[in-house]
Amino acid sequence: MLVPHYCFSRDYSRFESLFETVAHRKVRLKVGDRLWNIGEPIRKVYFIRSGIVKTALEHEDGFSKILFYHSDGTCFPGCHNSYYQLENSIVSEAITGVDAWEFDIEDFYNLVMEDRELNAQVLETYASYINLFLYQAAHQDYNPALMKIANLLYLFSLYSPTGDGERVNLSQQDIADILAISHINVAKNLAYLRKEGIIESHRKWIRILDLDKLESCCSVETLLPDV
Amino acid sequence: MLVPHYCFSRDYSRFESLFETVAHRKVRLKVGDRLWNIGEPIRKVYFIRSGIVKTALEHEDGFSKILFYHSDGTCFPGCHNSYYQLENSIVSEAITGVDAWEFDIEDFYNLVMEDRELNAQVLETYASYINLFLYQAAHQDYNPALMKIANLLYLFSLYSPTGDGERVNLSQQDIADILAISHINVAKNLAYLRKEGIIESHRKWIRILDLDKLESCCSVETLLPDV
DNA sequence: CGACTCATTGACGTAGCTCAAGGTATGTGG
DNA sequence: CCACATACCTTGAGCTACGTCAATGAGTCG
Repeated sequence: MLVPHYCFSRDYSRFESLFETVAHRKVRLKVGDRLWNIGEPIRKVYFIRSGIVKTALEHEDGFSKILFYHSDGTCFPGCHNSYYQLENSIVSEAITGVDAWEFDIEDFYNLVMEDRELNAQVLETYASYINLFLYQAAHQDYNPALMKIANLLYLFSLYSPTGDGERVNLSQQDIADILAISHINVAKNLAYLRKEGIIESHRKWIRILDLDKLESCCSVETLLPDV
Repeated sequence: MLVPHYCFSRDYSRFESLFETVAHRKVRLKVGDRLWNIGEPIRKVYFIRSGIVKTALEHEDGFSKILFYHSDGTCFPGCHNSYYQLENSIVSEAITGVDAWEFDIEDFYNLVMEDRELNAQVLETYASYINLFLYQAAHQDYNPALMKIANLLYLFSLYSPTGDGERVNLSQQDIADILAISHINVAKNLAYLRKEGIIESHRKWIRILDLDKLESCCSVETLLPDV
């Protein structure tokens, strides 16, 4: 049973030797580098070997909505053929140093069509994106800000890119940009969670002190069922 | 260039003869029948031959968020293997009489893995779901209710299941359930659009009188670019 | 050490919520 | 075919969560 995750990693690791057999360019990104420029069609696929990439949708009037994070062992962005208007607003940038292999989308697409296991993985990954966005559009939307934040912290603590579930490496602005709420609203709700002894807030990261109490602020659809 | 669509149809029509070669059960649904019962795992895939199915996510406390509509020539719900918590809350029901072919998910999955063109179509359809939910989670979220409604009417008029772009067959409660806003808020904004001469509102449907003026209420990410 | 960026807190306005009451199509049974 | 019930739609009143604006504090970096 799976819950939504914002951070993708290692779902393509087992294809590394397969990817090696295909034409690619080894790329090295510095913090702040983008995978492509805004407005230009997306013609490449990346297999991330190390580092973290943040992907966001930039709104016409300055808003930025963070969509997800990709780190080692995953592929991004995908390999369908349709061209969606919305893709023009999507921005992916390295938030750490990143090592990746860059494929032409056609080459990657051909590989997917030839390798059944890779093909199945692409479907699973797409399903995972669908689940995440569905969660946000259909569920998270109804919740008050405090619950949204608790849900987010809980999910990040489950699927942490660093592996340390207690430590959530997000700034308050990041949280605001993921949840599409104001950073002031984030600060005020974090103040409440702090007062309750559930978290400790720091510059650019948050420590979860009491996961049980945090869970009690979450919605049931977010929590993993007890086993 | 594609914009989001809420209504899916005919994207699998060309596979009809292929589907005929695979074991399936012909099913006939009456208005209100559900494709599966809530809470039970989804083990079937449907190829809809006629009629319309509405799919919604039922919220724990009585809310219902309409996700999309599927009509003739499309397949639903899909064929990945992961099992997501959220799937338990998804409900699909016939809103007209429906004729469909029902496949076991394993049979359908095998077919997808064997037929490259079908496989590619599944990817495209998944991409389309991603685009729709992305649109809602990342873009529509930021807009005021009037703009959300205008966007929705515009998109429904572009991709109408009936083919008549002027007539949008949605009740005000449907609109509320798609946009996750209250039906009262819908009524008030429709009153404004009515006053401006942009629409006529009826019981369970809306006529678009002035598409140009409607477009001026939409967000640029929603509109198809001029050609 | 100064110049950032990030975090905290208060004051205040407003979009959209709920509650409530009434109006108008549609369907059903006597 | 009319009476009645049942949606669906409309409009108003009042509340509140969350947004913006503003000012200050607290880490971090060149």
